[in-house]
Amino acid sequence: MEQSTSEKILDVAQSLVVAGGYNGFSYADISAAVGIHKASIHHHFPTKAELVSVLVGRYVRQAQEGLRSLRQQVSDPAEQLDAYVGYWQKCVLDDAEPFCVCAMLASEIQLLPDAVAAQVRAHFRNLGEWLATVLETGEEQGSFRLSASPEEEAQMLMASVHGALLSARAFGDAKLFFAIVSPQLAKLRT
Amino acid sequence: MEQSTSEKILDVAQSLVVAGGYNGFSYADISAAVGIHKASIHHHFPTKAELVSVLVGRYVRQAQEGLRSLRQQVSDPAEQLDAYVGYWQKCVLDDAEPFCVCAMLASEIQLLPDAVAAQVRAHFRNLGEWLATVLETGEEQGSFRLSASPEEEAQMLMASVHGALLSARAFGDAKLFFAIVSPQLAKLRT
DNA sequence: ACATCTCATCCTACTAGAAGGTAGGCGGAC
DNA sequence: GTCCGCCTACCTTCTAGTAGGATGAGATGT
Repeated sequence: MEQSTSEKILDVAQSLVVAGGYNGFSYADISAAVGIHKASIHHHFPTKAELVSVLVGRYVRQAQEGLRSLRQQVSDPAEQLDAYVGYWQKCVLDDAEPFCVCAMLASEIQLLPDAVAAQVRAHFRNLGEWLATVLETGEEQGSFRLSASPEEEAQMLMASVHGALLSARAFGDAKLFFAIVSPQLAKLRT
Repeated sequence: MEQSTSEKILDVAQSLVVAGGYNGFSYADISAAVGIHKASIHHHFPTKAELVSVLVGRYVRQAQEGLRSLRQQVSDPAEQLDAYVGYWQKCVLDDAEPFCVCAMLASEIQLLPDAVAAQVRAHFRNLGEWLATVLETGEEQGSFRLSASPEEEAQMLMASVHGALLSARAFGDAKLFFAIVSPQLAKLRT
């Protein structure tokens, strides 16, 4: 797998952001992990704000693409939801990337560069719309019984997932994620 | 209102932690807000780790005391839950302290001093137990219909609240908090 | 074929400022 | 008098960011 230095930097930076947020890492950390000198990182990404902005842009794009193709490859809305939740469960269990980059950054949104904050908001909006569409379709097909509008139920589900990621992280208990989200999904099913 | 310098420092530090987490503020920030020199803060709190530890200790203690007295003063479990959620709704609407200190710190728990991390976990545990007790009592009295064990439902509710706080912050929309949590509570009611 | 031109990458070496933290002194209250 | 709170002055380390040079590969000119 050929991977450019820029991509290595982005990958390392992403895992550092997931671990500790925008102010939780420095160019020195990236430098150590990638095996490149600090100044070389500035060659690829002149400022930290720009690095994180590119990073989040890539993340948002990948997420959007993932959700889009998920809806194309899986037809049943219930299975689409399972796949979405399953993705996070896998991340938490593997302890690979056990938190959403945008959820992490959202918590410190007041301190973020404006461009990054806007990207984070856009991701939340995208995800909310995707979930709302899935829920609405599922309701029409009779697989879900919603007790509120698709948009509201989507926001509730999103909050559950992010809250569950947080709880799992706080307790250091990966299984907790599924224990929280799974019954939440069950309540939606008819 | 007589307020000691230590308490002023703790208050300012708490609002800074809520805004940007452990790595999102410095002694210089506190210094500017309190009107005291940087070194004077070290007189009260020798290290940043200690400052935050005291801060979180105070927060956890206040929270525990609040929940305890809430259960004493309000007898109906449904009202207890409303009061708990209402507390956060008020915080979000006032934009005063629109996030839980421990939820904020939990997201960056991997980088926290061990002592602080332990306190954060303890608060999550306390809150979970309190919610579980309230839910269990409510179920016995017939005010709630739980679709899982009280402990699991408590974790779900906790995740909803924290996720809702995050969403409200991300979108900069205070009303969103109630829009997410309120239907969640409604689902519990018989 | 060869020289060279250009460009991207990465390096060494550096800066200014902010970070957390220390040492020691001043002044007022008990 | 001595202890507490706060100050001035300082230190070290880390921060993001800069300047400029070495290397090497690809394109271009002759």
